[in-house]
Amino acid sequence: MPLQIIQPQRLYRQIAEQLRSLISKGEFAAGTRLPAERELAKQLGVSRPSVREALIALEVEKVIEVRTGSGIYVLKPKARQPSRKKTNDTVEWGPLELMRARELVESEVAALAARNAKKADLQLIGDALQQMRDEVAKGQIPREGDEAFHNAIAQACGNEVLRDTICGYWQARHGTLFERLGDYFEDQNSWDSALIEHAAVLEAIRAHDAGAARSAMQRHLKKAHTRYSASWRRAKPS
Amino acid sequence: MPLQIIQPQRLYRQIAEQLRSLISKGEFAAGTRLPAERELAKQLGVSRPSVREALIALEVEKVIEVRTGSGIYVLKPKARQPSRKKTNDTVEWGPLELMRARELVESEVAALAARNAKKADLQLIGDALQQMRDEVAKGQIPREGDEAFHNAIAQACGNEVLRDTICGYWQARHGTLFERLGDYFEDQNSWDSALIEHAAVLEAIRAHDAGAARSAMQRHLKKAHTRYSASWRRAKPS
DNA sequence: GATTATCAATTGGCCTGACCAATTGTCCAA
DNA sequence: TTGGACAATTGGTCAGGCCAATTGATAATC
Repeated sequence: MPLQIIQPQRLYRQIAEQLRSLISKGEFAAGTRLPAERELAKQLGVSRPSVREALIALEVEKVIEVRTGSGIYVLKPKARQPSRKKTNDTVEWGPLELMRARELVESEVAALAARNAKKADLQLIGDALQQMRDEVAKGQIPREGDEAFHNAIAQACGNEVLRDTICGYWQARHGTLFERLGDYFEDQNSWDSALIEHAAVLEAIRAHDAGAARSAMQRHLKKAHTRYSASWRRAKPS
Repeated sequence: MPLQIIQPQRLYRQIAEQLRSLISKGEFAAGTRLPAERELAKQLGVSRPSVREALIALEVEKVIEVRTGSGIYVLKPKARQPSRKKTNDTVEWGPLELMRARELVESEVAALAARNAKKADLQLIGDALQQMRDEVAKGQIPREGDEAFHNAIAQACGNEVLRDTICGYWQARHGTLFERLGDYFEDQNSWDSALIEHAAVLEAIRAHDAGAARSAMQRHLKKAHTRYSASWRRAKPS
């Protein structure tokens, strides 16, 4: 039984996560100024160096900009590489709609993966699951592990078209609509459940049981949809 | 005269840049340990907090990994994106692979359409089918009618993400690989069969019978796959 | 009155020094 | 050989301080 390695969450990451959440939630709009470092330190109950470290992390990720002597400013999320064409795939998909689509596509892909997965594929899926476990254990939001898991399954299905389709879905998650209402509102319990659901999917694929893999993935995404829409309502009580 | 905007390089950026350079230059190989923070501070002639800020910047960029009580380790540069193209419509998909993907996705979409189709949607699907009939009757290859039919169903399913996905699949058919080996090899009999299969799909959707719609679409695409691969072999007897 | 110079408060940039906690290697005892 | 205690090393965090850049208000000047 693979025990979860418990790792202390470093302070600057907690601070950065909280600030990022506040920004994405609209508490601090783009262009506005955040409280001063000293003020943040006081309000968060930490020292100024820790706040600075968090700010540097966010600065590297191009979430904020620090101007000497002036203050800390929220950047517009368009700092991404604007490489998309103006074809119809540039439209912004709604998060819940995307979840529904994934429910349909990815469950079938999981079934296909159960039939076609090679040993190396299983290894990759397992690695991704472990990475996600680690991230959750560290108290982080398992962004990378989650994406890696689903991508690994898409890879395992052996069909490049489907793989690209799912890759495109994940890429959409990095778009602006998700900037504010992304996974940030999922709490620890949600991720624990997601881990269990993921494990079930992996087991089914490992057993080459296509039907089980399909229903496991379907169940996972259905629940994820529920969790997601709950957090959506929580964040947008309008 | 546009003078060079001199912006004071913040210390942590200079340090990070220097370290990154040393790493990429092979001075510190992947997996090895960097000097301790205090040591780096002494050698660089800066304070430890500044070194820490630089390390956090590199950590966010996944260049290094900091392990409490142990040290600072150089990460393998595999953290980069797995060489995905951003615009998914630039990727060339194989025709047969695309058919398989459509089989999976479109059958589910048809089922969804059966549940959600409005009167207007049914009208559009019917129109597309009629257009295809006309084209076949004229001895043409029913390119437009065929595409319109599938797009109309995708539209009827009510999910924009799925609609765009299928749209993207059809767009791929206009790529170079399909120019020479496209539907051109399908003969008259094939199109007659396709018409019948299409009609079955429409009937199922009209009856709001999701299961029937799914299997009808699946049957259609499976047969299309067969016809397609047959013509492929005929065209490419290598 | 409009413009310009000045100044002080605010804010980030950086440093010193310190203490705590996790890790890791060492050495001794069973 | 094995197991554990111990100490050195290393990162994690904090407190407080000084300097430099920014900024807005005030005062001086035209």
